[in-house]
Amino acid sequence: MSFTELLPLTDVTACCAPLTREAISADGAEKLARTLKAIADPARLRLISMVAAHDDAEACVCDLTEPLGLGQPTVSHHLKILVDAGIFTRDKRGTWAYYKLVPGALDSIAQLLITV
Amino acid sequence: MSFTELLPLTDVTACCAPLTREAISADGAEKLARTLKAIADPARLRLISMVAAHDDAEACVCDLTEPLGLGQPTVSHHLKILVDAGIFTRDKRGTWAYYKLVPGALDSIAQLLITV
DNA sequence: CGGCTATATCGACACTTGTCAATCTATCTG
DNA sequence: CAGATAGATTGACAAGTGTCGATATAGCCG
Repeated sequence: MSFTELLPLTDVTACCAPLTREAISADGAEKLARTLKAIADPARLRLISMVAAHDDAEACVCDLTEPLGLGQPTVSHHLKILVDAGIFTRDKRGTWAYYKLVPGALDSIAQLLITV
Repeated sequence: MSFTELLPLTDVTACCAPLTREAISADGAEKLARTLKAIADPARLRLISMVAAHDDAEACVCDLTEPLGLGQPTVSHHLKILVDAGIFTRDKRGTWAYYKLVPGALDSIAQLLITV
């Protein structure tokens, strides 16, 4: 996996240029693809869904490991990808790490896909 | 690549259950992930963008190969993935194959991502 | 028919990715 | 401090993916 650089979501969604409006640049395509790749995985989609549906819309790793049916290192791995992609925030409180959806992050991505 | 089965877009977008509304099923996550994976590639994002921006919103392989900077087999390969995912339609007229965006396909995907 | 042109398919190869077991780090608690 | 617990990191490995060159297929035209 290439975690060489973070994905500043603001770069991807930097306002108002839907994919189908005009030809996207090679650079823009690369950035958008990296963000979409972060979401395009069954485990990560379920993580997003589970965190959003959880109380207070946040959850710690221990809440997610068992219902997801994957090992703790694997879940940590997926969560890191989502944080790096700007989808989740990570908030360590005591021994636990709480993950939460970044407000508007998914919507920003969705905006780039709409055709109208 | 696994082209074992097509991705009926209607299954994925089968109405009204945004990702963050409630916990998604493992099966739903799998399907949505497959659709997103089809889009989550720089070359394919550019293909979508280029086709949408082209005259009549359709283009043949020969229109796309050179500006994309990839070989013809590779472009055909990517186009097949997009057709299988229900993003493009393929219309063979004479020697040429014309690809076109399926109306509403991207919007259906975007709908599943919105948080509101 | 025979050659030309546009696409598709196949086989191969390097690179990426998802997963796990083992280990490390940090924090809480006695 | 010692032990326990939550989570991150590392290393390894199988499976998946993007790309290409070579080849096959199919439609046009002389």
